[in-house]
Amino acid sequence: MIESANHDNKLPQSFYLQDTLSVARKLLGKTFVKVEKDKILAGKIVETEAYKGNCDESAHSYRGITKRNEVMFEEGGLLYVYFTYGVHFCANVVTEAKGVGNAVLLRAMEPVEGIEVMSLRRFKKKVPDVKEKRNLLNGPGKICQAFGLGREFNGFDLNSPSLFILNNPDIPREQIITTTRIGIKKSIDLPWRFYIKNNEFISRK
DNA sequence: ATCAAGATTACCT
DNA sequence: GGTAATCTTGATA
Repeated sequence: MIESANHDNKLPQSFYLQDTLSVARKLLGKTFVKVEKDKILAGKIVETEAYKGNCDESAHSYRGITKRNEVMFEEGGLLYVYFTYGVHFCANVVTEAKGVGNAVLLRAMEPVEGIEVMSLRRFKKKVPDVKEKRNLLNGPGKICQAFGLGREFNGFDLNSPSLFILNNPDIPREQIITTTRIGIKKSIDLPWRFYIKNNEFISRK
């Protein structure tokens, strides 16, 4: 199934140029893939959050372009990776046109492939038990640790041989839960968090 | 130059 | 439910 990825299954750059809230919803159910030396890592995206620079005080881009957030202002289709709390990285998909400053945070995934590698990075063991498997990718910092996404992936093109997202069918609207976002102190009422209903790999209810 | 806050997580009671 | 870990950034002087 991932093998078919290398054909024509990747999301094209035009996907990321759409409205940010649409991208956040449509990313649900898609498969995020990173190809390393001899290993393929993959996860199904089950939870996202939208951040918009022009009207969202919690977006890094709200106060304009800086060295840290400059990738957010590039044309959609890049990865925006930032370091936070002195400990963790978080990965976003940059959306819309150059200069806009919007992105979608990848908050949780369901492990699909490369579980041994991801489990080694997360838990220092090859085979996770059931509880650990649920805990593998259910948070933005956990995703970056498991996939090995650090500073060097800030600005990375999501339409490259080693990093891309597969174009699976959209999740039907009635299976998408919309809520307010997690872990922010400003613009807390915006309903810009999306996740797949009844999915056990969500970061939290 | 200084400093508070941060799109989090793991581990504690 | 509480909080330590750990460091970079952006705001203010």
